[in-house]
Amino acid sequence: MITDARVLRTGFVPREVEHRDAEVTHLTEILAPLTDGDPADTTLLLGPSGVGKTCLAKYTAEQLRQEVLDVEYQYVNCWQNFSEFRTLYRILEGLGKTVDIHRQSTPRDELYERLRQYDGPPCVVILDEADQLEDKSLLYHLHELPQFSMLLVANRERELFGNADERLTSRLTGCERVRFDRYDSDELVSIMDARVKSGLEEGAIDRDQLATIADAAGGDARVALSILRTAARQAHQSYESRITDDIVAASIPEARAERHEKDVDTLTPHQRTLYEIIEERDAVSPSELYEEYRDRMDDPKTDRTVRNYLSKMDQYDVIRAEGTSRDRTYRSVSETFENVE
DNA sequence: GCTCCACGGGAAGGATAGGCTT
DNA sequence: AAGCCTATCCTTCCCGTGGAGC
Repeated sequence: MITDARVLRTGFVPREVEHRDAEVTHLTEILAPLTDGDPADTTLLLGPSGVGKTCLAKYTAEQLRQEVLDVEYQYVNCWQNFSEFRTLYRILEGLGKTVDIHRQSTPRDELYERLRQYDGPPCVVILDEADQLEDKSLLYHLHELPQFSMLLVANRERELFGNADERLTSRLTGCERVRFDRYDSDELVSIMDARVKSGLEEGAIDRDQLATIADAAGGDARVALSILRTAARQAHQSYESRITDDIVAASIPEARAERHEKDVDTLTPHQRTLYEIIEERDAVSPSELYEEYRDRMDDPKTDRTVRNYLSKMDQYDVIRAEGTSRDRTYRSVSETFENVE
């Protein structure tokens, strides 16, 4: 059934990118100076999730490296490495310069110094989910270093510059931008089809079924591929020789539930208590939530800390925060699952 | 309009952990 | 081996802002 599981996994970069010719060309042109050893401009890759921003950034950087041997690239997901320190650390790690840096007790300035002194081949730094960086001054500092060319991946420019200072904003307003639109259904089908051809047995799934998945994914390739992956695994586990319509239908909510469950698993005990309260009540007002939380915990955190938790959980899509002011309510997302369908 | 609730930025202090010195 | 030092990360406190509801 499954001949190559890798191609269905998230983060897999295919040999050929589909339906993004214009964007590939654009980005390749931007990075072209690197082939002569000159620095390339800092570039923003903007668009909703699952439209191929990350994939294309990696793809283009990889192409470049194959073409010009003397180029490095380093990928950092700022969602997981949201502090300045961690992001810097990851970049250095990729360059193999962290041997004698020990997690604690190495000042941030020292990390910058290492980068400044880096004299290897020019390096493309891909900062994925760059809007998640807590301290945007990192962007400013990296922008100053000619050895490093930054590709900043984010949903919206507004979020990226949200709490950034003037210096950075003015420095980056003039930089290159590559914008991405949602895929339409046909495009998603052919993206999935390419993966199916190299990852599943012949005839494991037909085009109509892929179209069903594409429709459910709402233009998001990541969602589409995760449904496909869930379906393939399901068929594999029940010894089916092909993916049935029933499996496809079941995989659509299943894929979403799986992701949700995974996110819930990462919560700390305090966050989980908050999550449970919200789940039980479907919707709850902030003051009510704080109070209930304090009742349930022996060592409750302050309201301010709880707000930090809640905003994180909202960003992770574990819960949903609605309203900006006195109308704020926290509600469970599992309830909105059904409303969306 | 005015009030009040809630949010979230920022500074300060605490917890934690590893390196360095003695 | 123990104790000091210094870094990050987390939590708390203080407070300005803003919007909904009256």
